[in-house]
Amino acid sequence: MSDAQKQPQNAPKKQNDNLKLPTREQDFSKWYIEVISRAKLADNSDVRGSMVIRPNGYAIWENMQRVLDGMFKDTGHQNAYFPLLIPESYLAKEAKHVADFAPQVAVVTHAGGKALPEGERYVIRPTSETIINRSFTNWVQSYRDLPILINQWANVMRWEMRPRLFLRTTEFLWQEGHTCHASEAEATEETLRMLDVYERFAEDYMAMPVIKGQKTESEKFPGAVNTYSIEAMMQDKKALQAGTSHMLGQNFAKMFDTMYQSKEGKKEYVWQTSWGVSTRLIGALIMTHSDDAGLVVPPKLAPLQVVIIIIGKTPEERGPVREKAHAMAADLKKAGVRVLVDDDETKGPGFKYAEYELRGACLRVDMGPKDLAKNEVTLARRDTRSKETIQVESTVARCHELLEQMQKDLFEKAKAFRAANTHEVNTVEELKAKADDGFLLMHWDGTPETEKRFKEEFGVTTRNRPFDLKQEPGKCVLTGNPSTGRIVFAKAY
RNA sequence: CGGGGCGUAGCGCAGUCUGGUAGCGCGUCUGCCUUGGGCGCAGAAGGUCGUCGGUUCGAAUCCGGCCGCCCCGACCA
Repeated sequence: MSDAQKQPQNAPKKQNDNLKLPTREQDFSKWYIEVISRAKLADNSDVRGSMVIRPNGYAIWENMQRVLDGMFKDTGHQNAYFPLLIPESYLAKEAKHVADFAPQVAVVTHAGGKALPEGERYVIRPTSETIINRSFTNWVQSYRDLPILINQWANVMRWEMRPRLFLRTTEFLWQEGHTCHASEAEATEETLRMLDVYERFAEDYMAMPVIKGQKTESEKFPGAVNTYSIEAMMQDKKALQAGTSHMLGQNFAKMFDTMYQSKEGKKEYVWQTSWGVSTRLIGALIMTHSDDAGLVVPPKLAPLQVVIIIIGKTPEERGPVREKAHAMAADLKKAGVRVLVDDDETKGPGFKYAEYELRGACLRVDMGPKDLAKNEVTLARRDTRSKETIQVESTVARCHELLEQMQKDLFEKAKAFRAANTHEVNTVEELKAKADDGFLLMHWDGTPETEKRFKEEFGVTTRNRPFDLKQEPGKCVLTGNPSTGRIVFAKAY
């Protein structure tokens, strides 16, 4: 008799496949979409490429914002806000650079009930270098006005052909830092300082290991002298650019005459930087840690760190449990833990277990009459899905410990995954075999032509040239021409 | 924008080939029951079959246009 036939009569309640997520193995991108939908993070809207960020998703963004904003303030930056609409002529000013943006830009052609004349139209910001420089030009007179260190939290719009929730939407939320400095050295220092901030945020808060490095000529921001990025590996082994920091040189200063008078009384163009991360990070977070049961979020950014589930057969049984649960929640809250008591009477505990796993609550406390009789509760961990029984009094301390441990473990796990899927590749055969297999460290002759061949023939693109990879000369995998050092290639989002 | 797939109840799908009263599972609502891994029973509500047009006595079904979603490319944070 086969296993399928000998279902015992008291078989545990049948699993309903309707309720399960597709697995990452089966279909990674369907899994991703489903996690977002089932965890109630975001919806597609009727405007193609635009999303509705739901409270559960927005709460993650708020946590990210809070942490990043603190880091920006700690490095001397101030927030400001610049307009959504940018005179089209501003973009024309930098046609040479921002021509690259043109296909992605939405233009306002009508306003006030009539068509706007050519030359008086607006674009919806795809990024704000131009309009911010317009202000900087007014703000900067003297070297005494420098540096200017500004950040803005805003929405931007880039028309996308293939939108994907959080990763690539036509409208998205981000922060863009914009700074002016008196020297090239200072601007470079700032560019790298903010890249470090992003690295620290990604690793210490998102528990997502990243590679810091420099973008190639063809991958850099239009208008920048140099672009640096942090690159992360998702669970499908594809690379995701998680943040960028640009050294803009004097390119925008020259377009907008952003000048200062030096100590020597000479007029000089300012040196500038810009840097940003976006709601894309939410997508990165999902694809780095989540599993087939749903969302997994590192405790430092999790909207819900502990959920308390009340169990009991009758209202008489549940009453005292509920009371205890709320007291415990108050203690946890006092200790700085984001906690929720689920005392919804209309849903059973099994349902709630599955629900909070889907939603990514880091820890779950199960509390029933049997536990309380023994002065215990059950504590379940989301990432490892392990359970333990603890004394009621030790709950706060144990939750703190586990949250801290989970934060560390998630990072280590992601790091190990990346290490297992990073390869030095030296031949075309290896490249063929490993093209889908994560980060490939390869020699490349440095020409855009060869870079293009890597992309067209193998689907891999340059991610960045890592700072912490020793650069030793070698031979380009494709052409055999000399290379100055290895660079990260991968299939990328 | 090119290639492929799909659009039927809130969600997942069958029905389309071969035209003839709109179906299933989950969810929702009501009542009872239940609560330590998505409980059970009974009843109910809910759909202009993406949209516009054509063929036909009759279209979810056949034909055409358009829109949207997913996958693969080109583009991108």
